[in-house]
Amino acid sequence: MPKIAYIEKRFKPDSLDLIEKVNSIVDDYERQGYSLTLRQVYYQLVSRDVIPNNERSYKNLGNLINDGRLAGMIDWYSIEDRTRFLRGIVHDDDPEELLRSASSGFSLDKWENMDTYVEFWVEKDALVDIVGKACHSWEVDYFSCRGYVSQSEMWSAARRFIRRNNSGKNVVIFHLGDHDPSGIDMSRDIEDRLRLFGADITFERIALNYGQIETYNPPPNPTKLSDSRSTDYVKKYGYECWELDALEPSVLSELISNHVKNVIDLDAFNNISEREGEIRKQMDRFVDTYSDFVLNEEDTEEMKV
DNA sequence: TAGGCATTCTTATGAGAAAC
DNA sequence: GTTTCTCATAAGAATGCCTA
Repeated sequence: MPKIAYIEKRFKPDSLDLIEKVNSIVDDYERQGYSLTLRQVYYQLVSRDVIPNNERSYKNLGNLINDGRLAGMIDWYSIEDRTRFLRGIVHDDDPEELLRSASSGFSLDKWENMDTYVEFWVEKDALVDIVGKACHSWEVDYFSCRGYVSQSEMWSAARRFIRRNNSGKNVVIFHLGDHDPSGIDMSRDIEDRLRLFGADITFERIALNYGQIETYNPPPNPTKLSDSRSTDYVKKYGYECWELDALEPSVLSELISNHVKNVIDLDAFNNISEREGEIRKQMDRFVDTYSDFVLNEEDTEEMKV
């Protein structure tokens, strides 16, 4: 993994110590197959009580990680920006490779014959990687809300769910969010607006709930009293709130799997998986004949000449 | 209805403190 | 006195809720 230095920098002992902790978190996640965003590293440090949870602290960490990377002390691949990427056209140079990738990418809807349709919605983009990996193995769709969901996306989702309703399916939405005034309110908001737009859904907030806080004991943060939703929250839970990020990836992954297992029809899932495998084999056999097909075409052309 | 503040994410710049 | 480092502020975009 590349730690490339572009500038020289002499960090103070405290900063060196923090860089070491950042690298330790990054290594830990990498071993489990996850990459991190700056925001995610920040929440990990907050949840481990290394730095305070406030805007100033986040900005300082951003500056330190930036300098740490430029000074060659933090891997350039360790933190990713998921909001900016190159758009363009993907080019191919080998038709046979393209046909092979079409075969390996062929996927039937394993939930097609079930009476339930499931989606997992997560409040923050920082956790979409973890949620995505867990959902991928069950072939369940997932969605990163990025705070309050935009009206455009909420309406699109409702239309998607109405189509599922019309084909006789129960739509189940599992939501994961922070345990803070806005995070709790976002669950209510999602359910309310989807219903307003006519979707018939079963909605369940599966994290972060108070029982999980008691079980896993994540470090608390002070509730932001400037948040206009704080009054009701404080009445119910007091002056402490908790980040969803504080739960270990393995805990989140297991939580998602357990909720899928509660609603999935495994026989239906496995039957379609088998059918998918057979179709892929047929496609592979077809691709195997591609080079012979090309040679025949060339021979025909030569004979015409 | 407008204003204030909340969520998501990252980068640029400048002031002040500390080290040499 | 100069250099280096830390910390604070601001910016950008889209959307939400609450209160006066």
